[in-house]
Amino acid sequence: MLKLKSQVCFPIYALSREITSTYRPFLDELDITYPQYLVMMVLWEEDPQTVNQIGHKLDLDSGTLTPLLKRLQAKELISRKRKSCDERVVEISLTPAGKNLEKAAEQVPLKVMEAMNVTAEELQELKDVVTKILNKQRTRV
Amino acid sequence: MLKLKSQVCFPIYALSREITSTYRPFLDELDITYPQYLVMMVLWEEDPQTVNQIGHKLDLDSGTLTPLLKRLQAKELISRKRKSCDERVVEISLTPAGKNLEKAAEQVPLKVMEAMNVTAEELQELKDVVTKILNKQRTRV
DNA sequence: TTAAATTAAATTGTGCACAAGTTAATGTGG
DNA sequence: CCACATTAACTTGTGCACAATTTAATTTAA
Repeated sequence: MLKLKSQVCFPIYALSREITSTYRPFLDELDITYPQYLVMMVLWEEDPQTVNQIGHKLDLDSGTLTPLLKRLQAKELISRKRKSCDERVVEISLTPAGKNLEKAAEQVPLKVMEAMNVTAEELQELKDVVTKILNKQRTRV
Repeated sequence: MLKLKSQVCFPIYALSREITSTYRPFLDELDITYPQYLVMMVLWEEDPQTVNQIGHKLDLDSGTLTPLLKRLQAKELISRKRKSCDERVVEISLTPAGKNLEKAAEQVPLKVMEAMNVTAEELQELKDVVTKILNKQRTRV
């Protein structure tokens, strides 16, 4: 049981890092990191959103998001503004540059899939198994 | 393509963090982190090993390992010593406390599997798909 | 109405990851 | 033999993750 080869969790951990490093060269061209890319993707789907909403979708807390969002703000891809109706809430909006970045990012998923050298079928199979297990976690909590 | 739901990589990233947080309470009892646990597992299989050997098995470089190993040394679970035949190489050995920790860690995999609420079959399925894709990466590089 | 509880975000501190560069020891070709 | 390349580990700097605490705003309940 305590052998690395018999572990399931280590391959997941290794694959997760492998994926991030496959994304890196393509995201370097956009001057963002993988977690920043995830946040931008969430905002490209719906804009604006609160820190809480983004955190809920990505399973990240404000301890991770606050500094990350400040870095995206420093790159002028997003703006941060407290809501007047509830001063506790910070609303994140895309800047024009942030909206424009979506076009440049359009080719990233395809490039990554090519670089990972996997077929769409393998990816789908992987996703199905992973989400099945992830959903079990969510329903349990 | 740029929607979070259509992404394969995000579920992997999310599952990897989910796994680490499932391990956390059990590893807290041993006073080690998940990456530290991986290093200990590698050493329980073969002792001693060089920093390079450990790094090769876990896909981690010395920039990550050196400080991690120093923390394990501070906990007195391992010792670090330069080889006399080649002073560039640092050899990592388990201390008696490091060897003893294996017994305490024996139940961790089972406890984690229970806590994750998954069957052995699901885990095997997950592992098969993940390692298939991971191996493609390795052979490509 | 106001004291207590709750909530949202920020802050602080620790520990990975990893790129890039450094240091020191060992190998190698001329 | 010795300059040069290579190698192993270390160091430095940036950016996550995440636990724990703090701050400030809002909600609630007595």
